[in-house]
Amino acid sequence: MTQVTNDIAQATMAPGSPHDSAWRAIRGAHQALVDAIEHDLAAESLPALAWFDVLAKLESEPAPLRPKDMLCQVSVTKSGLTRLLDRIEEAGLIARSYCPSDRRGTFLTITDEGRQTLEKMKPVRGRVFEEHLAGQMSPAEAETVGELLDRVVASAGAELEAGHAFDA
Amino acid sequence: MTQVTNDIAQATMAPGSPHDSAWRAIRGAHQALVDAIEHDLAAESLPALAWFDVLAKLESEPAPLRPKDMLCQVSVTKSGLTRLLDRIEEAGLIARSYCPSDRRGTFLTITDEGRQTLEKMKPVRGRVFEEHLAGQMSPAEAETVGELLDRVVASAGAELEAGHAFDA
DNA sequence: CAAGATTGATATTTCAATCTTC
DNA sequence: GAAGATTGAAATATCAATCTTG
Repeated sequence: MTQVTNDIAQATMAPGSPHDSAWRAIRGAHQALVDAIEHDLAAESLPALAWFDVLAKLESEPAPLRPKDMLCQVSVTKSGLTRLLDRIEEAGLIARSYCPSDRRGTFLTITDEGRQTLEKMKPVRGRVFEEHLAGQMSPAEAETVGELLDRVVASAGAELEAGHAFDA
Repeated sequence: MTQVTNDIAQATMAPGSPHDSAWRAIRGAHQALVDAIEHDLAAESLPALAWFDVLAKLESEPAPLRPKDMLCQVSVTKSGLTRLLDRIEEAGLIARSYCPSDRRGTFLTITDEGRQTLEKMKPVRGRVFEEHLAGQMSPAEAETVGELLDRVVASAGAELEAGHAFDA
């Protein structure tokens, strides 16, 4: 960040500027969608969104996964993930086993009960998207949002990796 | 939610669909930006984003605010906000006083030290936006993102109010 | 009784330290 | 020593109950 770009930031990031509005909209949309999903899941006595993330990731991958492979999907720290997995395992939705090739690692697999729960969660989550995303913008507009925001993800994601080690 | 829209959801919300991609992008961008801001604030020994939200809200409003007026800005529960305000007050950045007109309420005001801290936080937050938002899309594109996602906020926000009372 | 705010008990998250294996 | 995962201690967030005032 040079002095010049900093000055630009001062100019463009004033309240009400396009990029400031975009930030508020991103934050608001994220919060609104998460709240709606959590609300509807709770209404059907289903687990929270974080559990969905874990179960969906496990279902999507053919090979057994280790906890570290999930750290990018589930936004928690390493130890937070350990405890999250503890609770999901306690509920019988996943199982832990030992990794034969690298015995430092743990293998995670989804159980039948986990699959059943996941299938119940999918339509709840889907209905929220249907109503608040698909109902509010065309597929083309959604695609635009996706492409523009993926640039942000790429930019900020690269930044973090370039920085120093995390969690450590 | 009719049966028809539910079927549409099944069809359009498949992994890789435009609306599904939009959701992942929203979530990813939000997380990436929050992480970047928190990281940079911590690097300068400044308070977290939640504190910024409180301080910025107090600075922006001329009249003294009560805790309940902040519940929409700061995404915590009522009691979570009480404790958050406890810590910020403990740090000397805000002050609580009694509301003369309605003595159930509490008035919140930002202190001089709070204003100073807020001014130090603004450029940190601004630099993240400059780099990862303004640097990745034009003002027009940012405006598009803002308008499209504000529809989501309006849609999901209306839904929650229409539902039953919250926190209660 | 309802609204605004707080508190006690509890649950979840994080940080730092630890343990095991590479 | 570094990587992967876990654990104890501490911070933070939530739920339900409480207190005070309208």
